[in-house]
Amino acid sequence: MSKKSADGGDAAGRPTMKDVARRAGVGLSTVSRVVSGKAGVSAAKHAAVQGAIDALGYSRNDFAHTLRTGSARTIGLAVTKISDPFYAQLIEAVESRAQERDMLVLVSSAGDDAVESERMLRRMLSRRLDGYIVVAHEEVDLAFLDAERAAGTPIVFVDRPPRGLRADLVLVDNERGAADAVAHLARAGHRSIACVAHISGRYTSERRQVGFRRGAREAGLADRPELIVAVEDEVQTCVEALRELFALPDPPTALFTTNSRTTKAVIAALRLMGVERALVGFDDFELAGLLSPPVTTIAQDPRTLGEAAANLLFERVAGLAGPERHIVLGTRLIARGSGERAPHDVTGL
Amino acid sequence: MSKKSADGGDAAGRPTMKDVARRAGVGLSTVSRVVSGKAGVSAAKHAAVQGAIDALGYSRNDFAHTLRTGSARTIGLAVTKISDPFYAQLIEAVESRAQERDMLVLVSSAGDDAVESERMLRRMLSRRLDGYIVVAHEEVDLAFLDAERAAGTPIVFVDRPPRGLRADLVLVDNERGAADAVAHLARAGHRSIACVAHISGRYTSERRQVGFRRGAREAGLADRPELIVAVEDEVQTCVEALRELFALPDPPTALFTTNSRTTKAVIAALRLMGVERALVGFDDFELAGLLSPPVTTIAQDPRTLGEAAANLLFERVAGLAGPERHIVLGTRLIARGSGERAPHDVTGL
DNA sequence: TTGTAAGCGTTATCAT
DNA sequence: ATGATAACGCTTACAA
Repeated sequence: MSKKSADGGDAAGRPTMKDVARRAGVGLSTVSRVVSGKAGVSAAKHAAVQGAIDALGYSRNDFAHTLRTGSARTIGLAVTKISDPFYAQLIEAVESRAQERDMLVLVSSAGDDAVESERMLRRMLSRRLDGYIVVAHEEVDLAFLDAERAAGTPIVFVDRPPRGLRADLVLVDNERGAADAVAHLARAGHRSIACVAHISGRYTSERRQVGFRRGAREAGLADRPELIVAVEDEVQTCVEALRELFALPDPPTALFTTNSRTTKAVIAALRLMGVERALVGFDDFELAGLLSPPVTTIAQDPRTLGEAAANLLFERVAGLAGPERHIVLGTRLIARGSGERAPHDVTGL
Repeated sequence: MSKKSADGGDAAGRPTMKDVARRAGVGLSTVSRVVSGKAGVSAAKHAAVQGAIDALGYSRNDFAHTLRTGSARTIGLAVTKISDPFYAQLIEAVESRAQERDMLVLVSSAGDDAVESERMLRRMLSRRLDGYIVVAHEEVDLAFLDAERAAGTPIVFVDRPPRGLRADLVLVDNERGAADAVAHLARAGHRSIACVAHISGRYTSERRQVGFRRGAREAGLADRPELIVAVEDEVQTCVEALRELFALPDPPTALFTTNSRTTKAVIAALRLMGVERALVGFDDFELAGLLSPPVTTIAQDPRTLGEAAANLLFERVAGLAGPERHIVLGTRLIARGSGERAPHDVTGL
């Protein structure tokens, strides 16, 4: 009951190695050896220790263990928004890889605020985990991470390159994916294609816009900057943006959206306007195939992304040296009909 | 460079409090006081210490801190499937609440396997975190958690009651929600309503089936057990189940599904069969309003659930004693048209 | 106000 | 093979 009674235990009353040792009638180091699964313990003592452990319900204090050994058996994972299905899947993939190695994952949502995002990262870093996977906020100068990396902690960035830092990075070929989308639409006969670009996450948005223009060029379409509009992934903004696009001379018969949040917002906007248009969206999403018309997407698999990042991180944790690696994964076009719809099929407006 | 050089630092070369103390020309405890923001340090020494901290890039070793103080400033969160949008939102809510308290969250996916699930939990427990929020696998006897609770660690269960344990619990009124769904359909004139129940997560499925029957009774409908079928949330199984339902004498003109995964699978199945039916699904989901017809749902807000659980947990962490609490949250029917569709409107088949 | 010293529960070193 | 004993980096009496 009291804080320091003869029956041992830590502050919360949990048994410690000392208690186990006393009960088993052995020395502290023998218990440590058994608990850590090290060799060099006689069968008899081993049994005695194991018996005491079971009887006492002992389990090792991981903090003391970590303090001593330096390995937390934990990695940190920072994303911008946990509930975004894309990141949720990425998290799941990383967590599953970590589990295989008997490690745990500390996740955190950095959110949209740059200042908050930096505070988050610093908070995670002070935990001295074995490594970090981070989807960084683009406005935060991450140079402060260099101290951590200098201490030997590996950090792998995902989805976009870190600002102010050269580091391991895993992302998809945004340009190629976007160009593929345009090619798909052009193949269906579209000659006037608009790009509705998300405003958050500048890097991916810009890469995909570049890809969009490259795709247009490759398809022999005129370069028409007025066909590229930026929106917040919010329905009303999209309605306005679309109205302007449709009011253009030679208005777009097809749309390319640069991420799934925007794709969904654009679909909602089109519904609201009572319009139907051919549409290809970057990022696949659940139910894309159940909408009418089903939505063609450029899929980048968040699981694959997460696995690649985790694999690289664990290699680094295991001691892999060498220069930073940039892993670029391909995208996959999932044709579902919304893009094949020929220009003259288009109804409405 | 070497492991134990005169310039100090820990094994990884990071400066420790000792280094800061030496550089600032003060004692160890003064540094500790400054770092912990404690009062009783002269302005001069405070400045000296702060200067040394900045110069050295010192940050506190949280493991040592935790070992000493006993508080990890971290909670554990175990769910069955991180990528399920429902849990993803719950996680986000919990993480956000934790952030407010300067705490971090260790998440883990227990998965569908009972054995793996128990191992997961034990692994988290060995971390001695400040508290845990868990969506428990129903087949795991959680009596082993009692030792942890005896040590004073609060555990709050979410979504379903733990097996073999009396504990804090946060969930929704599953019965009432399901009954509401039936009432809504009955109000639209449906007299033959089927319940497509998910097979995973027995507890919620059963409560919602009970609610379904209660709703039918309250609406003055006959109790027809053959109208309740259990499915895996997989399209083909749903197709078969639906075929059987529709082959019944007096076949259902409306469907109630017991969770979102099942709702989606049933929608896909209906599409595949070229059939349309009035439908109300338990659990709201993204794009429910953009499907045709839009899907009416019984929404249980995962964020609210997560917040309630987090609030309760943090109260416990702060020392709240007293008997276990059961918090039951209400559900909300979101009418989107799919339920109002009158029986005679039904097309197809 | 400040510093010294004794732990926190482990693991690692070194005798035995 | 085994057991003292000294760290690990920090907090906290207790002295000064």
